[in-house]
Amino acid sequence: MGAGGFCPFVTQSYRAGDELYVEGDPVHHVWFVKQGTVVLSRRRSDERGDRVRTVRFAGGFIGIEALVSPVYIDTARVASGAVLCQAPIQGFEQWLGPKEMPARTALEASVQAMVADLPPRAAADGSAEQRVAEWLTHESQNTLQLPRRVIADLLGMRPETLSRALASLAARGAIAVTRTDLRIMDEQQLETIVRTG
Amino acid sequence: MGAGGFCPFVTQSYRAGDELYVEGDPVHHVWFVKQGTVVLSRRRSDERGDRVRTVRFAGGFIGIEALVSPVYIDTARVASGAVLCQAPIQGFEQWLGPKEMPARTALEASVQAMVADLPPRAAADGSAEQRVAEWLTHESQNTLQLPRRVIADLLGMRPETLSRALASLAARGAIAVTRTDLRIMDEQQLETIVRTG
DNA sequence: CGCCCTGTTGACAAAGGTCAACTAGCGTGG
DNA sequence: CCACGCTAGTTGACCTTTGTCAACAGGGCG
Repeated sequence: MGAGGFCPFVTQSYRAGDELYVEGDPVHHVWFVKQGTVVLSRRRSDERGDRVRTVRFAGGFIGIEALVSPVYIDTARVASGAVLCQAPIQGFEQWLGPKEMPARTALEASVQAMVADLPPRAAADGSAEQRVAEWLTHESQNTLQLPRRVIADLLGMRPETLSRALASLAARGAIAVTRTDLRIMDEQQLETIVRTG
Repeated sequence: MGAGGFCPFVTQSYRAGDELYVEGDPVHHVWFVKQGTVVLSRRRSDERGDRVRTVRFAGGFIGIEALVSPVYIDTARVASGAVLCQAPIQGFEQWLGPKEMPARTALEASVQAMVADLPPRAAADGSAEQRVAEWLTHESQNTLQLPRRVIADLLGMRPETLSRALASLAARGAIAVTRTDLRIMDEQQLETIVRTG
């Protein structure tokens, strides 16, 4: 029961394979898992089908990225028979209570962090060069000034491999690197490299 | 300001390299980042130093796993000069408001999911066999019945590689596998394999 | 000015991905 | 109820990628 004792959730049964939403869809609902398992997967950078990212069990929320993102960040599929409670975003937000409430602030920060952590970091997907290109296009702004050794960790590779990948991207003219500087020269080409290698 | 208008946070400046807490420490405080960057890292399974997992910027919370875990799940270090607000757990919980509040429920579920998602999945760390061993010891209970292809995704490897890793673990007597069944025979040995390969 | 640390480059080894062939369950339809 | 065919999983051979180890170079700081 939320503020004012109203509950926006509707309980419903699902069958294995049912798709709640697809990555990139505009957000519309949030679910709570009462029973069963829901599998969350994300597209591979090179469009060779999905890759399961994680699994949610009873007690978990699905699609909670709706709080901070205009679109869903994964595709959600019911793994086996499941019982879920569904609420439209607006009802969900109302249920949560006022935006200024501390718990809600913390929730949004936490979800924001979850969303931000995902994209390229999640796990090895694509070659080192592709991962570096993705990082450069999508989230290098904040992390560009961090030591290379740290960047390498974030991207799940060795410093040597990062160094080689950067050198290769530089050779292709997509970026300009020195050991103290890193500038993007051709965003377009980086995008291409992310997709095709 | 939390319930009753009280604020448990104390603002403080930190210098690059300052350590807020170490992975495994009993939780004691939660921080909010006002300015600067904090780096979160986790031990490698084979104890060869840390690996940076993610980075938090202004607006993020640090150590929020305190809500659902008795110990910190990473080591937090200030990357460059930073201004943080620190609150003891108890004050933080009080600030959040009553446990039954929807926003708080959602927050805890979200943090719980964050914590659960991390351990072995985070990124390639250790050999395929080590990652499988870790998965078997720490979180196979819930996911054991999922298709192998999904498990492979979660562990960041190909189904073929998972199959080989399982075969190898079976050859060493740590588990028993058929294509429909999977049982742990020697938990002890699995733990050893996680650490030493 | 020199030392130290971080990052770069090269040569090599090994882990895992890829492709292909094969097998065991399982469901479906005759 | 059995046989067939489909799919998930396994195994083998090969090859690419990345990790490893070592040597080296550039920058920053004392």
